[in-house]
Amino acid sequence: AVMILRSRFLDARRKRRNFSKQATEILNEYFYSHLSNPYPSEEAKEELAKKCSITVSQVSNWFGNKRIRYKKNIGKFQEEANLYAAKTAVNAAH
Amino acid sequence: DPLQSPSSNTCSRTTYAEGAPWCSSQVRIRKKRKPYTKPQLAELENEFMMNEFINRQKRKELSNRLDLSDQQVKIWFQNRRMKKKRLMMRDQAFSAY
DNA sequence: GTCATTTATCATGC
DNA sequence: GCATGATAAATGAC
Repeated sequence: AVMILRSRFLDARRKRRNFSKQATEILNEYFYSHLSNPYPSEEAKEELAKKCSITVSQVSNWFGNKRIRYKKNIGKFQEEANLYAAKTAVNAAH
Repeated sequence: DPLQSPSSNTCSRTTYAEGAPWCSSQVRIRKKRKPYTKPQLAELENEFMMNEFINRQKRKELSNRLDLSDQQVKIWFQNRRMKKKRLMMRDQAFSAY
């Protein structure tokens, strides 16, 4: 039983699961509020990982995928960008 | 060598480009990533089992046999060592439970 | 040499 | 059927 869990843990690719809504929210907030330089430091990654309840490797994967997919088709993410830009603006006002 | 340029710089033309300079042209021409075949990987993995660090001699004969460049074999071993480290870290993380 | 990346591809979720 | 997370080639910093 332990070995089965272990093998599933080791082969994360085969058992991919989407992140929680809150986790994606946190990651997107960071991404769009650092759009000029969306490269979180190691410390920032650890903090994001803790907040999102995921590993630092998963944070790195998320930012890697986000950066490439964003720049490949900015238009597709424009609505999302505006959404989080407004959100951070509201947060800053408070 | 068939090279491919990052033709679409959709990024630098948009209004968001100014706020995202990281997005602008990745500069250099990059070789397209081509997955290796199953036999190629089998031999590479087998050699990696023998020794994780390959010398020039074996690297040359391997690259000839597998129809890969010397550099590709070198890079594969580097990436393979990183993969091993990742798996070991993951295994260790699991063992904590 | 390591290692954080970029990019394409893979495997899965829905 | 694409969106998404993880992995496999390839590059570059150091």
